[in-house]
Amino acid sequence: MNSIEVLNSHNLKRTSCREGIIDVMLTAKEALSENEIRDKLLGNYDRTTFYRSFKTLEEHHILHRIVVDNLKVKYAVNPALTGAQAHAHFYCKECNTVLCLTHIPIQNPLLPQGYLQTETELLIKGYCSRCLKPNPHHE
Amino acid sequence: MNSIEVLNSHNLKRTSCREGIIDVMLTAKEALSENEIRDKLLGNYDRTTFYRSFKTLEEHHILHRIVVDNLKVKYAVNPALTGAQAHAHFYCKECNTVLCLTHIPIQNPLLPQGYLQTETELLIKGYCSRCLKPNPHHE
DNA sequence: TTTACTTTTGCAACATTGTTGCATTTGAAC
DNA sequence: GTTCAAATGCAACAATGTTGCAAAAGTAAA
Repeated sequence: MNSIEVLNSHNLKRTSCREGIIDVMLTAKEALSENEIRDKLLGNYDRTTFYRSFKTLEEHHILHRIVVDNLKVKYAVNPALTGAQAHAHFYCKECNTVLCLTHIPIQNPLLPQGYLQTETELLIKGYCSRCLKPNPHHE
Repeated sequence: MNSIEVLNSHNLKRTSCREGIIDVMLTAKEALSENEIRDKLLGNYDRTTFYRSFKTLEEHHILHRIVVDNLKVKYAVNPALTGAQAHAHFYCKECNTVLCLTHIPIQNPLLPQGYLQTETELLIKGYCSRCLKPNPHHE
């Protein structure tokens, strides 16, 4: 799957910004922030364009947004895009990386009567194995 | 339990800002944002003072912070203050209220080897019963 | 290929929350 | 009351979110 297929299948115009973001995200091994994505892109785009691109890609369920903390936002490819399940995320407070914990699925919560669930976020915070090692490689 | 007891038991100076925040939070039925707390306070405090008060109260595990979305932060009394367990939160996207779901405890996650968990957040988003009713009272 | 129209982009401006430095004020211990 | 550490208010700035509008780009049709 490539960015052209993704955009076409969602009836979205193929712009270099959108293609670049999707290409980066499809090969990313972890969730990336706006700036991390910008650094991996060839073109130079205005922040507003980025913002609107993310918004569009989110609305079409291509990317999903993980709010690690206030003012710390990461993006990842929506698991639904590849048929995967919603899952928990791990945030390392030392190296600021976000890992998808695909082995921890998100269960349907038992809500009070009359309540409707639309999304659930399960965020586990702590320190990853690399940062806990004697000689950690902090980024 | 009142604000004076809370501050004394944590060896914190009794300032009117801290007392006011704690008094508001002890009687709050739901998690409140910075502005919602400010509106319920008598005194007038600088944003920085608020920020530092919340930080101090969080560090002493008196309050805890619920990040609903980027730029949407709510505070609630730490369940540990009354011996309660960590629990999930429900966020209504219509009326912006955050409800503590004390009946949904947060379980210990099974992390990859070498990972250390320090906090876990389980946030369920959707619409509350009031907003789903035929004549909802939106705030 | 050129034209025409819709959508996207870049720029400017501003909102919210977080954060620090520093001088002044306040709390509380004596 | 005096004294000193801690908290406050103010100013300034950072990151992310958001909108309006004119210019540019994508796409479909002629």
